[in-house]
Amino acid sequence: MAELSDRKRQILKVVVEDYVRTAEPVGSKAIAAEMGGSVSSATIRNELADLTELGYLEQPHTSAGRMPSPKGYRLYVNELMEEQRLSLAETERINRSLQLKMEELNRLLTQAGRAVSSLVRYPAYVAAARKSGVTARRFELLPVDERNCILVMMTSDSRVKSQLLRMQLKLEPEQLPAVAGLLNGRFTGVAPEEMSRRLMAAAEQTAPQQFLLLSQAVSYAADCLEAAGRPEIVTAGASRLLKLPEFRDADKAHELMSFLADSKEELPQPMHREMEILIGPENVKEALRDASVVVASYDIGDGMRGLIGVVGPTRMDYAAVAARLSGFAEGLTRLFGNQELPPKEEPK
Amino acid sequence: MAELSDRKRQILKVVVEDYVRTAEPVGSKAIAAEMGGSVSSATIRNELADLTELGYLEQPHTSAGRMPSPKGYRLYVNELMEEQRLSLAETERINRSLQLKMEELNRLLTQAGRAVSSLVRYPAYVAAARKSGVTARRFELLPVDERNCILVMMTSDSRVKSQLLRMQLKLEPEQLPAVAGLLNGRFTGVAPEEMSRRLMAAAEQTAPQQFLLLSQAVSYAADCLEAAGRPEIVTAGASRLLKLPEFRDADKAHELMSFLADSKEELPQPMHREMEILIGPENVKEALRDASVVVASYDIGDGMRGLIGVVGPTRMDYAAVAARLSGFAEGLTRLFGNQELPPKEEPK
DNA sequence: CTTTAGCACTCCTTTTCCAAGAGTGCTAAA
DNA sequence: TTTAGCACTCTTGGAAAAGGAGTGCTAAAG
Repeated sequence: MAELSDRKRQILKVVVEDYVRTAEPVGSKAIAAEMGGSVSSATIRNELADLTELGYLEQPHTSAGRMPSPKGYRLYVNELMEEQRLSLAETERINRSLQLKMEELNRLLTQAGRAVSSLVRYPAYVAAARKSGVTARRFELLPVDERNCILVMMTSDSRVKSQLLRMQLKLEPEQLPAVAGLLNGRFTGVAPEEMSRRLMAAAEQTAPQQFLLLSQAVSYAADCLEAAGRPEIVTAGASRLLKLPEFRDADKAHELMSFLADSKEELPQPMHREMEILIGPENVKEALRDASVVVASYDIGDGMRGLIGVVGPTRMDYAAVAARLSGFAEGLTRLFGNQELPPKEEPK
Repeated sequence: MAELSDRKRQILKVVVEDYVRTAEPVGSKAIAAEMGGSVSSATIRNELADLTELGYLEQPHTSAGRMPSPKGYRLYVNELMEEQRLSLAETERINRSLQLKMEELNRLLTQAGRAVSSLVRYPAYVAAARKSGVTARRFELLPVDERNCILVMMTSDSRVKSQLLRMQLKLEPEQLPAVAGLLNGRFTGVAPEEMSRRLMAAAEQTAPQQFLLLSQAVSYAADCLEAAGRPEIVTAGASRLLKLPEFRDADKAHELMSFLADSKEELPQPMHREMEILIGPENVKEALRDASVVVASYDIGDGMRGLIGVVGPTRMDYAAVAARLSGFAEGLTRLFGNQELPPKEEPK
């Protein structure tokens, strides 16, 4: 793969940027004009032929303009694309959209997804990578009345879940500490599957009334811990696809949209780098094969990372999307950072 | 509005059902055939002319077949439609799809939505009507370490929320009961807005370290209670719209899909009857004007009702959708009923 | 009075054809 | 190596034509 001449590279850049803007194949004349008339369209045509030969450009048919191939986009993204600086106003806007009370994680993700999507005008997705291997750290049972009590569980990653438990059998309040003791003694620090096993084991050694409550508590806890392992992904703005000319065809749109709705889990989740761009066929998933994905990761704390990504046509404004996504990623990192700060700024 | 002759009614019925199946205007010949050849197509034509005159049918243009007008659908739904019995297999399937562990309410709704949508092949939405006027019934503060404690709140509708609170100032464990006492004494049984007011009032009378914690707790509690008042609505299967001929037009599809995504709260939520059918222009919301909505309500317990609905083209198979929806509504009612049963089947 | 066959007529849909336009690839000259 | 010129290709849009489905009306039959 030989080096491309400077002029070829510039031409490729113009083609990509023009095509991104107009969604129409771009012709030699337009390119010549855009390059300031320093060369004629005929020269451009020669170069275009070369670039096509080399696989950077494609032609829908003879006598149409050229459009970038995935390989062309790739070169553009890797070498030609200029880092886009966000305007102050836009940075502002990103930060404002993150300035919400940190309610439930879920709501935050939804918000962030919507904000990204509306900013870049493509569908977006957000994931808070959750740690697998989360275990229970401590249990607490609070009496309510003789038939109900509240289970509180604190997890190894310092989150809290609680649930009202209805007891089949009346239980004296005095018995609660005993059950709580069992929970704390045998069910902390272990994986959900192991919890079920230990529950079996405890069956014989425990008084029946206590065991009934114990098993309710354990199965709720196991459910929660397991759910904490599954990453939660939310998507937003999927219907924006319909505004794009490449998805005017209802079948294409349907394929991608139902993928976004039903198989979010399979959206690219590369954690290696700050930002990853997957162009068309570089995607493994069939449904994404003629779409592109730009995804950035952000820091959640605890060395954990979340993801925030955008799905669009291969003809995507990569520079703009990338800039905005990293803006968001920074914002989110800061947000989570602040959350963690208080307990750390101790040495005053 | 005079009575329609039996034959006219039958013809209308045939037109609706044919049109629902094929999405093509139906002609006199087809109708004659479907009615068993007892009358000729010419007769049918006369009747069709009458029905059109009366506003039950429409013609896209002079020499096309007829299709039902909203008024026609309405008559069909009110009088002509036969209650469709679900096959055993289908009832089975509905119940199976609801046979999941009652995890979080949210997950249940999502599941139910998907199940409905896949069964009727139209987009669906589900809402668990939440009670407004929920208040806190009891608070509990559990110590974790000197900087953290857990707030547990039990609400007036017997649900439990909890949250880890990080304290800006170190607080001796002995002080927690005092704060908990304040919470239970002044912040139970009142609306969120009132809570903030009382928090103000408490500012002066409380030790600063305690107040800091108190205000964190109160604002979290107020947020939760307020969120409990907002009904949560989930949609599913929106992309199915794209499979329907009436939404091949990307603009139309976009309008409705973004409505479903961004304005779910404005989907019809009539609570009056078991089931409600809104046909085309009967919908108030602009975006639903050329769609139809079928919505059923189910019993959550506490005299509260939830909703489960389907959105589709005016040309919807009302009979099939209605049957399946009421199947689901029953299933959900039973599900919630069972949940409530244990504490009630007391007198054994 | 109702039903039916027959037929002219309307209007949509599809196909076909043509002209225009955009853009290329090649050649030959600068 | 670049450029002008030109023939050629292929799409696009529109007009015209052919085909078809279905109606509405009329007149006759039940």
